[in-house]
Amino acid sequence: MEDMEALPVRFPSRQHNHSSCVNKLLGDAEEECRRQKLRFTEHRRKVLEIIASSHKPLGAYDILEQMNFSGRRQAPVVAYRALDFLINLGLFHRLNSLNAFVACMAVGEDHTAQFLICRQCKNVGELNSNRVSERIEKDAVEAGFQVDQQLVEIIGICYECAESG
Amino acid sequence: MEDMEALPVRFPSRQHNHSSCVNKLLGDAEEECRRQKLRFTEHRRKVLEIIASSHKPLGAYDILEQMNFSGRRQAPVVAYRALDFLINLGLFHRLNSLNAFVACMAVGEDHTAQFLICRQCKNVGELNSNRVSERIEKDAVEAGFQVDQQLVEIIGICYECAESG
DNA sequence: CTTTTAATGTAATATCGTAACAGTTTAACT
DNA sequence: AGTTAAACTGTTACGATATTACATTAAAAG
Repeated sequence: MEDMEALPVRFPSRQHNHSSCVNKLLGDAEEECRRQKLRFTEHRRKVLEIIASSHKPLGAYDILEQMNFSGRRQAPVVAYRALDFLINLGLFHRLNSLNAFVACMAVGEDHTAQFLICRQCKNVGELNSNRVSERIEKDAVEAGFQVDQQLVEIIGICYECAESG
Repeated sequence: MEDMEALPVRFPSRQHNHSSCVNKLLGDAEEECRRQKLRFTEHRRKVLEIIASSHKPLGAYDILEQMNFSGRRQAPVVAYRALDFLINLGLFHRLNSLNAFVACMAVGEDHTAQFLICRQCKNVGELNSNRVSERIEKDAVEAGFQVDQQLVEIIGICYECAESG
């Protein structure tokens, strides 16, 4: 008998309102920083706003371009530092197949991130199926391998792109 | 009831003899090139030998360094061209999380490559579990996503490293 | 109010990967 | 064989991604 729990489907729809994502993430970031006594600085807030305003993955240099507060161009390391920080906080993910970053859609929900990358609209969702991560864990253990981290990126076509041809 | 088929465990052991890997891959390459009327040139043979002599992933520039036949340093594009060719032939894989390349351990066996990356000895094996790929496929479809390609990289500790502490 | 830790500014450089284009080799076809 | 088309190579230049190092400043902890 198969496990029938519902999957937490997370793919951004077209009429999706980004500002609520931004606000949610900002709240989570502030709370988490308070809890861990870390500083939620200007750069970090800015990077968070930039990423959370899009469900398309952004490269570090794309982000950098949008960080010109004062007309002044920042050094790459500025973006990378903020990104590292936010990834460690569990607010962002890095997509290895794209060298790019997206906001987490399931902050706080302890999950193995499994990404759904639409190669048409470029949006990225999260599958986050426990069945998948457990299957990987079991089969790896059976093969004598002790798993620390799973990186799963699934490339294809999202339902909206499939419908609209 | 669960699917009980045995997994094809593929992780290189320490007393593993690389020369048989090289020979097997060379044979596969030559056969496949004959079949597809492609040319198995000097560069391609050399890159294949370099990669197949190690189960540790190598970066394109590592490979390049070992390509100095004539003392002459090759341009990066030379390595990338040969790598692309061999990947298209199904003889190599690219590991996104490492920007590196490994020889395929299951040439011709139509599989979704799932990599086991030991973060201690740096060797890379392949899990290639149909149960995993089917689980991913099913759950993605259930989430309304049409899968074209799966990228699965599993990071942890291999059995030999676990045993030897 | 001083000590320590965290974060920033800045420059330089390392690493990874591709574009463009001219020239050469090989295979296929009269 | 001679011609043509396709695949492959050589070479230069460049683009894209990411890190190191070190001096300075800001904030928190004692």
